[in-house]
Amino acid sequence: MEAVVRTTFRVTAVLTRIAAAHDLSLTQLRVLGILRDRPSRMTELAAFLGLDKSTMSGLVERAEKRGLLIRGRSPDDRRAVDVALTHQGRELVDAVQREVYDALTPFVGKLDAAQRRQLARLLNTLSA
Amino acid sequence: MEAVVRTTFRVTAVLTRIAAAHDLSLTQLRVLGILRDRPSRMTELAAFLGLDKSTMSGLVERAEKRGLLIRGRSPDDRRAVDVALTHQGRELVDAVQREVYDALTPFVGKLDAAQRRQLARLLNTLSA
DNA sequence: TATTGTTATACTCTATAACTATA
DNA sequence: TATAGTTATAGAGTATAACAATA
Repeated sequence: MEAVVRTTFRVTAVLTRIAAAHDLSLTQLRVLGILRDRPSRMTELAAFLGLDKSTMSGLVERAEKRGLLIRGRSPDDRRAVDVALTHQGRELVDAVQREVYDALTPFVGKLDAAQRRQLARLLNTLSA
Repeated sequence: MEAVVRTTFRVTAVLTRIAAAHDLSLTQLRVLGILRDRPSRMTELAAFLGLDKSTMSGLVERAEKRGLLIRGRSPDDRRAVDVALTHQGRELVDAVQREVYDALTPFVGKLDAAQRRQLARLLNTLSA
């Protein structure tokens, strides 16, 4: 339990540092990460991140100004706004992910292959 | 690797929610957590959290106003400021820790005792 | 000169409340 | 009426730069 919390802070520090090196907050990075899988609506993003919709408006607006994503009224429901990554946004999130994985490799590298599989299995059970 | 990052976000959400229920940010909670072990100086806190010293001034000032900690010039080095928990601060951080552990129990409870030991061992190796 | 900390400033993150537009 | 989103506002978190006090 204590080890879980300690590791959480440790990993968060890595993520925060790398995101900041690209002028991204951890939250902005997560927004890009969600959109990497598929476009989403504002409400969907807010729910996933546990943030208010007004907070999402600000986050998305700043990211849009930087050219990382685009938003537009949904044709299905004209109240709704669809948000999607731009090419630039996708490249940025891909680059950040590579850096994150590179940064975590020294840690994960302390485990042998069998231990890594074991850890993944345990964590998947945990956060299933 | 991916499981580590996902679990990190999951645990962070739990920590953030419980801290917020006590009007604490995650950072404030970490400040209290550090001071729980021992009093510290401003610079030490900032270094540990990876924050600028000016950021620490604000964090500590707000926590002091709430009566959670006290600060005072160090007798050893009169430039330095020692920060320590108040009784109220200690009770708060203890209460929050209990809630955090309670909230994580359902997750960790998905593992049997042997798996929990195994997980702790792997995470300790990881973030050693 | 170097270190410790605070303050002024500016920007981001965040929630609440009030609002508009659509369903 | 209810839902989706924006805007106005206020407060916290954050860093940079300039400063004061001490070493």
